[in-house]
Amino acid sequence: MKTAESIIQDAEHYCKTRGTRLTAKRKKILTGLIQSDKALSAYELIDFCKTEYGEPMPAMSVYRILEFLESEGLVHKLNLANKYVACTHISCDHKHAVPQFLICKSCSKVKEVSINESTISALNETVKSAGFDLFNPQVELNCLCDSCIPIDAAS
Amino acid sequence: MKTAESIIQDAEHYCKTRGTRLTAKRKKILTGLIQSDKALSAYELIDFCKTEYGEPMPAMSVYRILEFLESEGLVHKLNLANKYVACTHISCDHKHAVPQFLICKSCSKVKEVSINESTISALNETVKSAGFDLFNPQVELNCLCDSCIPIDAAS
DNA sequence: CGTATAAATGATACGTTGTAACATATCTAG
DNA sequence: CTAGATATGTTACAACGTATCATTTATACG
Repeated sequence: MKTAESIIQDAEHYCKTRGTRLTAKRKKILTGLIQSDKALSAYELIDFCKTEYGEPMPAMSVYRILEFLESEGLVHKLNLANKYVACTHISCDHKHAVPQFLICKSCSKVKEVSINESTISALNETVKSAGFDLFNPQVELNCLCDSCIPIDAAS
Repeated sequence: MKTAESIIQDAEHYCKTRGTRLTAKRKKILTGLIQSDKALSAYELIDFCKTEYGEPMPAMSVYRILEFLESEGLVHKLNLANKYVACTHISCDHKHAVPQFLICKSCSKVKEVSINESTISALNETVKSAGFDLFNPQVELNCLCDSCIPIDAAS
């Protein structure tokens, strides 16, 4: 388990190779997401900056920074929840496939998994035969995490 | 192709069997969704009621009505787009499986498809082995529809 | 080094989306 | 016809997101 700090360093290096800059503000937002065990909304990140750094962060900035981080592949936007998570592969050479997310409907905990290739291509087939084009193969599933599953839900 | 009117009648009958009521307002919202060839947001439905019926429809009512229609299985909420569509199976005995949606990112056109059973169970396996529980197996995919696919996107 | 240019952030104001809380109307059962 | 449940209206506001323009900070280049 790498520390948030070292992940940030990796991210910074990664940005350098791409000719972009991981500024101080951007680091703060990314740190918030890395440290969190669940997906955070833009306004939750504003709160985080306020309490963690005592620094008021305008909403506009947060949205801009999230857009940047997303374009770098450092964070993922979860459309189901309208929240953001840090990519879990920042420090591993960054050659991973399309991410798939299991999102806990109750507590926003998120698991980034790899759905196997054949499932993806099956989805893709369905889409193609409907005359559509898969724009973003990211799959997000509405789940309950282990600690939010009701006890009486014995399967 | 059934008329919107006859679908509404089927829906009304369906509600009666469930001991619920498809009121005039609810019919108007449902009609808007049935007539639309794309998903509509709550506020687009407000506009629809205004222009189609000259009737101002409070946001509160629209949200309540959408919630009702969803609980009856007459409309589906698309979380990806934050919009709503009428169920395409209102008139067919209503015994269909979990819906899967292909949503055009560009124009909100929606295709309700059946993803085959084995794909669903494969997703379910992935979820289970991650210690999560699939709360809502509805899959929504970010697509481009046939008419929004750029011409130069020859595959 | 200083300056032009681009990149990033700040600040204000506003538009959109969604809901809480309470009032009123309408339906249905007895 | 009346009580209780169901459905809708009204107001006010909270949460979310962005357009616009001003300001600051970094980078390149003479």
